[in-house]
Amino acid sequence: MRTSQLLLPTLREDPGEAETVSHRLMLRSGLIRKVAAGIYTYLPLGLRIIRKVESIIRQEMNRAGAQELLMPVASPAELWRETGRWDFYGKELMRFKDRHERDFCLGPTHEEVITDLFRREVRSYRQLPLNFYQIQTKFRDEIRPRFGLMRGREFIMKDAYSFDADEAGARASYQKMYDAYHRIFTRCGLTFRAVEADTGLIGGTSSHEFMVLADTGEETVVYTETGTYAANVERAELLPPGDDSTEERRPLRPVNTPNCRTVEEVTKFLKIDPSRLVKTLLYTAGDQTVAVLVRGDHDANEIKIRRILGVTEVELAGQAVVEKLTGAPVGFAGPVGLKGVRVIADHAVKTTRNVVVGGNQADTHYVDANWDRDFQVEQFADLRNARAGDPSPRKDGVLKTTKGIEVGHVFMLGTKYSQSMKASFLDPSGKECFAVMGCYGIGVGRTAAAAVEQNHDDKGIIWPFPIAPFHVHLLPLGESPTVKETTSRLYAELETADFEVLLDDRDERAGVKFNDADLIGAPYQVVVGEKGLASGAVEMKIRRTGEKIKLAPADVPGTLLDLSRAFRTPNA
RNA sequence: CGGGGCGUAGCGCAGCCCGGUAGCGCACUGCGUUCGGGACGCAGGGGUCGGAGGUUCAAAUCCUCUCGCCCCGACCA
Repeated sequence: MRTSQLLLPTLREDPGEAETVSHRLMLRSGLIRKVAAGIYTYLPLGLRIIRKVESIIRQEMNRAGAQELLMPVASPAELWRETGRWDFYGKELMRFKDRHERDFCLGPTHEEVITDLFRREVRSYRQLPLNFYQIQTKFRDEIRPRFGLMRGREFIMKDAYSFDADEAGARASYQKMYDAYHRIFTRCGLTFRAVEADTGLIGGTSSHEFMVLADTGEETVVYTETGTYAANVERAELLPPGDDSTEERRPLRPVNTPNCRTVEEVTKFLKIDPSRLVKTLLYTAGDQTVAVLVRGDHDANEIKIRRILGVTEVELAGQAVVEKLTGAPVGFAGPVGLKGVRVIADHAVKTTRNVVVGGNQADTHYVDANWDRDFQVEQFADLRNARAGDPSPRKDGVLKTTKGIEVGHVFMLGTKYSQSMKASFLDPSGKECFAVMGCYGIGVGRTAAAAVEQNHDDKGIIWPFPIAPFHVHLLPLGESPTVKETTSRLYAELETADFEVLLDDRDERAGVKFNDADLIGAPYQVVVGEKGLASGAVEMKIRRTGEKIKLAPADVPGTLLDLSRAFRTPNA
């Protein structure tokens, strides 16, 4: 491909709208352009990358025995009403009406549609297992789209759905996808980690997220050094700590804490460590209000709270509710003498003696409160976020934290969808059974963006060979006949050798070409200039290392074949 | 949805407080010189200052409303 035939609008300056590395570089290198918040056009170069990622996914899905199909973007509300998700999915589901006022949505995911297909077309256990996948545009009206392709409202996703006759079969299907995901992300040149995760809106029994490790990641991952445990913080379980405190229980007493509302204010005022304070968080879930007690140095985990309460949504109570229940302004809620609400507490509250709690009265706290004496707790549970230094739930050491980008997610769904939609088959004994399902997603654009996050320097992107838009960037300098002749011969030879070559045939100065080449990030650059040719050489630069090699033009294809061999044999 | 910020030429920005001829850099067009890490000279083109309403002799600037976008929090591939 010649630059002159390609819309490749590189930018010299960082666009104001972009903050993160991948967003900035994808805009600057002319891969994407924004149409609306979270909605992008893939320019020719960007689309090449998307297609590369897709093709790796396609190969590995096919290899794992999944079959490709394509479902519609638009789907009728009836299917979604069957599973209850027409209401449950909320505002994130993009809805519209057709000319007959019938409700439709733009698919954010396709469990309903695929399960509908299954129940219509599959009758017998003999047809199982089945695994279908598609690569398709999804719509989710995200609360906050951001970071370019990282979190869009319209995005390309590979989604796969497995159907098995039983749990064991489903586990095997899950494992196949899990293994395929490992191969996919490895081939995309990513450093990643599979972690235990929450199942969120998709539901199901268990799941793993594939996290690309990057500082700009939106997710926090906890893991142990030994590598036997890794989980999303929102999921990571914490075991109840042992109670080895020998501290004497001191008598409860109220103290005056003028204007001290936050943990920081109270602990500073009383000159105590935040771990000696227990905060009382009032959550509303539907029409009930619950007091959740968490130590001052810990963060409450709403997912865990939702799970304990068996509800799908909790929200911190508003000022009015707090004042009504505690009789005090926000900031002074406490469990002592608190009436009319369930009180649940994190495990750590149980083993901490003589704590500070809110006094349910303005400017008042209690010190030396003890749960077994001064207030009632209905249930102790794991209600907080794990943090670095906490013991691993596998008892294999201490947790560490890192940031990650979720590029893939695999779920064991069980029979959640097959039951609600009556997707059944007959087993060998003629009994009707519900299919046991799994579902498996990969964000295609997000994978590309994650690759940029992990592979760049201050000059631009450094594409991993398998997903690079071009393998070789050919840079002729000047217009002399020898340069032109050598360039076109190299171009032809490299294409013959199966390299994708981008030829910068613009009439630009050397510096402009070099800088654009570094920005665009093809793994190899070949510079053809008169200076080099005078001594019979062209110069090859390896983008990642910056290493420059002088070569006779005839040796270029062979050398590049040697250098890239490892990346060209995908199944190695 | 709550909190913060921004909309002025294709891009990055100044001008706005204190109303008075719309500016800078890059990019773009033409000519010339230059040509291995973002050249230089000369001459050009391009903006209803996000939109609507108001105040005023006069509005990019002040006021009201609105739309869009970015960043921080609750969702997710």
